[in-house]
Amino acid sequence: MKLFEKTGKMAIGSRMRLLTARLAEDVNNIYKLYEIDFSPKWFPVFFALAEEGKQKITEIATYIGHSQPSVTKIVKEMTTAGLCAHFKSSDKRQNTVGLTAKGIALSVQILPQYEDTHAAVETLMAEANHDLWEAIQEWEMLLEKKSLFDRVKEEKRRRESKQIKIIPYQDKYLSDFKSINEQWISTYFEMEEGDYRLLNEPRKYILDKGGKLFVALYKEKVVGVCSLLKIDEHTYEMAKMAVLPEAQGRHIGWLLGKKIVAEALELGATRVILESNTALKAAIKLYEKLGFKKVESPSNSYKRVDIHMELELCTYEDR
Amino acid sequence: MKLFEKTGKMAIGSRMRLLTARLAEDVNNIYKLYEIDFSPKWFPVFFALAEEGKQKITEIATYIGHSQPSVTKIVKEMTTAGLCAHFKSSDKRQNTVGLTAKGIALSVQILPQYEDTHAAVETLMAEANHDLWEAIQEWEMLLEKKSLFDRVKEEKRRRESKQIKIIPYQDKYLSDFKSINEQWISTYFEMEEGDYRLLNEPRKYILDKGGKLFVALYKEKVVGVCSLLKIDEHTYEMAKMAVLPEAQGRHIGWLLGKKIVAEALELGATRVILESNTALKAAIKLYEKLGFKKVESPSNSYKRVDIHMELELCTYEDR
DNA sequence: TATATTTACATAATTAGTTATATAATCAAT
DNA sequence: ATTGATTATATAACTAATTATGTAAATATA
Repeated sequence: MKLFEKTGKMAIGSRMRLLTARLAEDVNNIYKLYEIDFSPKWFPVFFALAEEGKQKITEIATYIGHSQPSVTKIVKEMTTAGLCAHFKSSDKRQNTVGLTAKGIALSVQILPQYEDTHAAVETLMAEANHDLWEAIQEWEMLLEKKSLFDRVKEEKRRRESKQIKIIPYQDKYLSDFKSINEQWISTYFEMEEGDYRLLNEPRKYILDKGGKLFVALYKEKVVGVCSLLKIDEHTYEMAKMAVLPEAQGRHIGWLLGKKIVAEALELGATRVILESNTALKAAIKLYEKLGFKKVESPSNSYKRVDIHMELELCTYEDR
Repeated sequence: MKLFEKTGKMAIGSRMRLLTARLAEDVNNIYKLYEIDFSPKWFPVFFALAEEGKQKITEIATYIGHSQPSVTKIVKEMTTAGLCAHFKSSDKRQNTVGLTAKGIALSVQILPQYEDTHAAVETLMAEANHDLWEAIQEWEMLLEKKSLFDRVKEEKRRRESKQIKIIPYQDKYLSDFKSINEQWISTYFEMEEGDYRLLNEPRKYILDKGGKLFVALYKEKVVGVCSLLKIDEHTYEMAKMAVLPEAQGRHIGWLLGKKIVAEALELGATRVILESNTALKAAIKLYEKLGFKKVESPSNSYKRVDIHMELELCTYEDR
């Protein structure tokens, strides 16, 4: 079995499965060795009942970390074997289960087996340099904090965000620029006169007026756009920032924002302003992360605007 | 899930099973995240084919540590999915399997997923103090040397041999003394005149002539017997040692032998002799362990005897 | 007080493996 | 050349869990 030499740690799940299967088989044989009429899979339920006394099905399930149907099935089998019995409770939905006299007798009879198995595991662990028991416990904790899935998702985004390229606008991106913006605006608000003007003729209304326009590419595909409008010699406005919903979570907004701010600096701006809506919490958070601060202003270019923000470029530091 | 706090390490198998199931679920979601049309259980086979090229079903099974039917099933599914195909070999029994063009393309396409998963596992392990990967590897090795089952069996014997009691013969043990001896003698040889005499009337032919007789008890049950026959003032013979087949492996023979030798010393013996047959290898080994050495002798009490052994008691040391 | 929701459990279907067994091809030994 | 053993694979049946779904009782809500 050379598989794991080649896969490396990414296949730790498969490797654990194999070791688990091997242990399960050994445990099976151990039960046979002690000639006790007992199915290994009953162990967690049996132990829970012996240790904690009568319990409801779902309590047992939580205690042993199985699904509820699994416990139901095991209890059924153990009842047939005469090891446990149903106890009535006032709540007729509940199935309160406890050990019978035979079950209690078995819980004593089985003690030497527990003892021997424990001793065997202890001597095995004494031969090892790495503590498997502690390692498992640690993984349980770490996965509780953040699942392997979430960790992989993060790695994916990290890798993909490295492949995002921010490049200057070209006319071939006109339809992307328009549709990506139209999509988010009409999801939350309504398209207005000013929107149509900028989105239909960005060259005329943005670039020719001394502004800038950038697109974010991922694998040759436009996944985000952002523009910088010239207000006056020292004031620019960040506007029409939009990211494809399916591409979100890859820091594209952040990359676009950084580029826009850098460009403003290049153009000699001392401040960058923006207009937004407080309902767009993720966007506001991004702006704050970029260094923008809320300011009061009477003039709104669009009906949807209810917050103005500003970034002082003299105090701007690269983060 | 408090189970494992109470069970201790004896339930390490159950605990591993739970962690494995959890990882399996996460891995399932990871495959979905990458939107590749691929079943996680195909991974080991797919990886083996991508890494090592065309292989026979059983070769793959060995490589990945699965059963052959498991590989057969997976290959069938992967063939339906167009990822692998059957290649003809001269031996018509063999099913040589390799990746198709689509399979090879996928093996490239899937690389980022491998990379991200590997990175996620690495960062997780960096957060841990105990190395799960190394711990698993170590357990695989240690279990290869001696399985958990064998380890538990050893513990069981060790514990049980502590519960063996060697006590002097009483008349109520007559039938046990006879039957246990009769059983092994007639298994390997034939009962002879001398056997019947000693086994039917041990008090008359052993004890009254200055010999000794002991029985080994395990839980009130006779599991072994051994006698010491007086030959002359300074010479005794160890004879009629027998242990129940189902009780073997608990050092009962050793305990009986030690008792017999100690008793001979007490009686003032300078040597203990015995007669046996070289076919009984385990018995001969035990005698040697007790300190007996092979000697030549012309006189055989039984037809089955083909070896004589002797223990010089002046040189005997307690081991 | 009627109705909707939640809870506790049972049942059915599914999953990813296993062991046991069947079958055909090949090899070895008369 | 025949027979028996071995090998390579396929198929069937089983296992120990899961998820999905159904149902009755209890609780909350209008």
